[in-house]
Amino acid sequence: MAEVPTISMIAKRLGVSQSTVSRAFSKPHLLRPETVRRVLEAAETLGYVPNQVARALSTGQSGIIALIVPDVANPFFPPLIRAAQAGADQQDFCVLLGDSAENPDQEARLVTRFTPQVDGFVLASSRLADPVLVDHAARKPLVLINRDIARVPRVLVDSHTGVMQAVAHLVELGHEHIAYVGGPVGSWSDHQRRRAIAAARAEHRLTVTMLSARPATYAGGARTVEGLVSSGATAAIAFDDVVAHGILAGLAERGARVPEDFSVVGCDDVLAATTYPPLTTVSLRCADAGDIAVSVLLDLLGGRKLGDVRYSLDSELVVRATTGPAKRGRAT
Amino acid sequence: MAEVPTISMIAKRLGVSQSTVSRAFSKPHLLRPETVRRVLEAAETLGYVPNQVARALSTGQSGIIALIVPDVANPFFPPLIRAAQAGADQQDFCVLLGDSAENPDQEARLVTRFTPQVDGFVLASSRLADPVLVDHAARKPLVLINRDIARVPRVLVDSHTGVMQAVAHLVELGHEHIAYVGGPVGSWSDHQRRRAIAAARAEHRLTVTMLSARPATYAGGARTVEGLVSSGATAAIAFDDVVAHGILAGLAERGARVPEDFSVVGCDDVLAATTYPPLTTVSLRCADAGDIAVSVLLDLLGGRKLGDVRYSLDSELVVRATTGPAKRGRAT
DNA sequence: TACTTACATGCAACCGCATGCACGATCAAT
DNA sequence: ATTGATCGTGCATGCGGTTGCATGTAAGTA
Repeated sequence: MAEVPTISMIAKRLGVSQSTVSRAFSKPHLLRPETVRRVLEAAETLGYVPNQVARALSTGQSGIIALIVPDVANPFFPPLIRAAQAGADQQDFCVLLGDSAENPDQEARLVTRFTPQVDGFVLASSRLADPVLVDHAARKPLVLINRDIARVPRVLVDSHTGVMQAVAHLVELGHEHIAYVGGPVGSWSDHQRRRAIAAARAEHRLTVTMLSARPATYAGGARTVEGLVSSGATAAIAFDDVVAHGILAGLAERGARVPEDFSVVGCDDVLAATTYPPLTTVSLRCADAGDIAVSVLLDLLGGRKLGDVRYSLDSELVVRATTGPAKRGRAT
Repeated sequence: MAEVPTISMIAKRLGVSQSTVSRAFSKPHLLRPETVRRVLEAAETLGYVPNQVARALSTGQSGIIALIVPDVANPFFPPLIRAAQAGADQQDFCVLLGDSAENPDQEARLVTRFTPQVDGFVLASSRLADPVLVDHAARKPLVLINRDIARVPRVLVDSHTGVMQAVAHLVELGHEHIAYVGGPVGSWSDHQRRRAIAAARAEHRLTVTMLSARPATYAGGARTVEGLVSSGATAAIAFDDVVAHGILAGLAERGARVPEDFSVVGCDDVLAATTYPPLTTVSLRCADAGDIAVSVLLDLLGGRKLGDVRYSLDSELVVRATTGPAKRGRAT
């Protein structure tokens, strides 16, 4: 493998100093256009490309941002990741991806390990404690997704509106007893959805049963069905689409038809958009969250002072085929 | 923002030289265990982490590998990405993620941009031309996933066995005319599945209709249903689970029941594992592919000479609920 | 005891680029 | 013509580690 050309090789070849070559790339306006041209030309013929690593060491800017998520394979994140990467790429930044496996210690490890080599962080659904996050935000630009901490820039994928709409939709269909099948403990999203359910209950005349899928997966969702049915509810709003599908499976196993006997509403709308049966679900702007988080982070890196940043991305119910009129009497 | 601790701060604090601190991390066997302990302890309390960028500059090794996929949000990739990241992390490598948006030019751009700052590449389902890949492989360690190019290290997620099993399964159920609903043109996976179908046809007495979902998505899958049904086939094997779900949707729209009227087999088993109805599908080892690709790459970086590396990960059919006995006469 | 030997540590020179400062040249204004 | 700006470029230093070599020290040998 041939020698990689460096700045000094070009400098020598042209009889100028290294600084001149360097400036030709980073601050061309300081040089005579003619000089810039000569340098670039020489660089071209030698196949020179500025070494990002060296540049990073001397400027302290790596051009890399870190994105840490609890689980890459959770359907909520891929669109977010993709959008984040695209947004970063557009401004010539690269994305270092970390998967914390839902584990705070692992997440802390990743943050520590990434810190010296990235310009900033996007932490999605962080499992870290508030003070820890505040602390990190103090030493390195940091944007949170789905964590609401004052004075730390954050983007919230707000399911409130959508969940309220879901409840209203079910009430309209005649449901008088619904259940919420929650997700991971300590999850900001779950907490938020519970509050939305509570708010909705106050507005309508209905009974609400609060349950939890443990774990918040397909299998966990299926397992809640027993409690779901025995509670007397005729409809369920699930923490996310995966849990909703689990509920669908559990229901089918008991011979209950959807939506004739029981209605199911999901949350996320990423799985729901590409699976059959078409799931009625709360559509979340998860891709937008990634995009916005990155753009806020890059603004921060650009030195813009932004005050207390708090984006809240609204949601909406998408009615498809898993909700229908309440059945008289109990399901099953 | 607090000062980030450097090697020299620890050195001063302990009254040792920078070299000693450096070696405590990179070559601890050269130091007295007691010294190593002291250094690590001091590092711990100061929160020191070796700066990878500086290390990269002097060693020429960044500790970063690039992983480029055509579409992060395609269900096939997230498990692969997660496994790759975990594998890299385990050996203290970070993963720079790129999404090429199925676009060869974009992929080429990413490769160029990443090249100076990564130690090697994993390219999953690359859309680049063979010679281009061979070329890149010559200048930087590179492992391919789902591209079979001689002398370039590669990991193939082999659906052959699983597809053969799927056909056999359908034949056993009495199907005499099946269809394959293919995916993206130029896709190695699609090509491979077509060959498996052809091979299977030779072994059984059956009619096969070859179709394509354009694009290879949920909607594209749904659109193929018309051709599917009019072809006279009673079962379909889809390029992937997403297309399979699309077919499910298209079938339902025409009032065809699954599996009573029509059988559907997917491919991937990532979506299928978390959705209802339980899809009969060819289970692929996509996570293993990520894991293995990274470990091969790291072996390469470790200087091991491996010869012509070609991993082929076998697949198997997982029978669930979308396949059943052939219906006499035509569907619908 | 003197001398080798192996081991533990320090010194200093990089790695490739960025950048503050100094310097000479050019040019306008007085 | 002299002076003060302005502009283009070079010099030298530093970013935070790594590493070959030198040095010092303790253990081993005769």
